Amino acid sequence: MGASYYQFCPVAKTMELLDERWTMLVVRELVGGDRHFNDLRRGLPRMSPTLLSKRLQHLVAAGVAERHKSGVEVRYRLSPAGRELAPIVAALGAWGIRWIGELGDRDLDPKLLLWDMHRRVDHDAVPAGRTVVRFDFPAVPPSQRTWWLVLTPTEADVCDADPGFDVTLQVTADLRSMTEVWLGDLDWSDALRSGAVTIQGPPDLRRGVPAWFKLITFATVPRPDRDQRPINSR
Amino acid sequence: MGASYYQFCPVAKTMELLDERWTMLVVRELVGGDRHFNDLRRGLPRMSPTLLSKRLQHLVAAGVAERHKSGVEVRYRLSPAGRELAPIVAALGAWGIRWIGELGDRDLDPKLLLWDMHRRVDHDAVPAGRTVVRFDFPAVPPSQRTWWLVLTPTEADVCDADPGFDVTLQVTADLRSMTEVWLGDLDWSDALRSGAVTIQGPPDLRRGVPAWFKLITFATVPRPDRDQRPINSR
DNA sequence: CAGTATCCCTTATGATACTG
DNA sequence: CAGTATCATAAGGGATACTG
Repeated sequence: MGASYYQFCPVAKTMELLDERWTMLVVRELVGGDRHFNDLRRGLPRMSPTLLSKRLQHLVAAGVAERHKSGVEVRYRLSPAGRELAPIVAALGAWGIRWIGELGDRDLDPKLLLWDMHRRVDHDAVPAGRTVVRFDFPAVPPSQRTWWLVLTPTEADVCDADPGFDVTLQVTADLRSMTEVWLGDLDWSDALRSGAVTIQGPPDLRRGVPAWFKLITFATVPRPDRDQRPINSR
Repeated sequence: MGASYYQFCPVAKTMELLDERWTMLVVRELVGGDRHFNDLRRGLPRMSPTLLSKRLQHLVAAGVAERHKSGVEVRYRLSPAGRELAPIVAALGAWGIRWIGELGDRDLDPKLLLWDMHRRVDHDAVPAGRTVVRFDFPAVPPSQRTWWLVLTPTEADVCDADPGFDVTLQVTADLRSMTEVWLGDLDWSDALRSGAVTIQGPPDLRRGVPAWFKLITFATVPRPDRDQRPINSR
C-alpha cells in the first residue's frame, strides 16, 4: 500500500491508492475489459510478475478491481469504482499525447506496438478469410525484428515466431515512424510516401492496410499550437 | 525523475512524470494559482522542504510549472501544459470523494482544515470590519487544538496563536464532524443540531457562519448509490 | 521568505528462476 | 495459465537542523 499522506483531501486519498509505480498502467490495461494475468503481462512487459501480482492484489483489496475465477481460469476486471477511473486514464493519455515531446529510443517497442495494434484491428475492414501481415523493423535487434499478425474477420493474433501461414503482406518500417503513425503524429500516407513504411503485396490489399487498424484512442486528440512547447519527459 | 516505463503509451509517459509520491499534490496546490514556497509548505505540512524543493525542480524542468522570481520573492505557477492538469486533479478528487470510505483518524488535521477553509472564505458573505472566529477541537492535542480565523471583506488569515483581537465567535467542534462538513458529507445544520459543532456568539452572526465558507470544491460531487460500496483506502 | 545540507534507513522494485 | 520465491541493489523519502 502506498504510504499515507495523512490528509483528508480527496485528491490525496486517491493518489495514495494510485500513485505507486505501475498502478495506473495496470488500471489502463483493465480499462480495456476483462484480462487474464498473462494478458496483463503482455501489455506490461517490463513489469515483473511478482510486482504485477502485488499490484493486482492491492487493487482488488482496495475494491478497484475484481478477481473472477472460473475453474482454473482467472480474470481481472474493474469494479464499478474502478470503471470510473476510465475517464481519468483517458485524460492522462490525452494530456500526454498533447504535451509529451519526442519519445526516447527506449520508449519504442515493437512488441508493445504490435500488441496494441492487434487490439485495435477493425475487423469489419479486414478481408474475409485469413490475412497474414508480416512486420519487419530492420533497425531493431533480430530477436524483436520480425512479427506476424494473423487477421480474420473475428480474430487477431500476434506472433513473434513464424506461424507457418503464407504471408499476404509484408510491412517494412522504421520503428519510430510506425509508432508515430500509431500515435497519430504521422499520417499513413506521409509515412508511405517517404518510404519510412513500405508495404509489399497485392496492390488492392496494400491500399487497404491503413484502414485495418484503428489508431490508438488518443490519436485524434488535438495538439497544442506550435508556439506552445512540449514538456520534457526526460 | 521517475523511472521510465519504456513505453510509448501516452498514459505511461504522463505517469512517469506524475506518479512520484507527492507530485500530484504539489500540482493540486499550484492549481489554486501562484504560490510561494512557504504557501506550498502549509498545504503540504508532512512533506519535507527538501523534497518539496526537489519536486518543484522536477516540475519546472519538465515544463509543467514555472518559477518566477521578482526580487527576493519567488512564485511558482503552472505552465500552459500544467494548467491542463487541472481537470485531472479535479477528476481525481471527484473520484476520491465518491469512492473513498471513512477517513482514518490520522487523515484528520486541523491545520490543513483551517488552511483549506481560509482559502475558501466567501468574502462577500462575511460581515464588514473584522470578524475573529476561534476554533476549538477539544479532543485534539493542545498544540493543535485552538485556531483563530481573522476575516475581513478582503482577507482571511489563519493563526495558531492568539492574534490578540477580540473573539467574535467561538466554534467548538469534533474534528471529524467538522471535516465531514467541509467535505460535504455532513450538513452544517445536522452538525449543529447534533452538537458535533457548536457556535457561540451573537445569534445573528452565529447563523451566518455556514455561509461564510464555501466548502471544498468536491463537496457537491454526487455520491454513489448506497448499494455501491466505498473502496478501502487503507 | 526560500530554500540546502545531512543522514539514516526502510522498502520498492528489477531480475531471474521456479511451481501447481 | 497464474502466479510464488528469492535476492541484492538502489534510491526514495522522512526527520531535523541550518543558511542567505
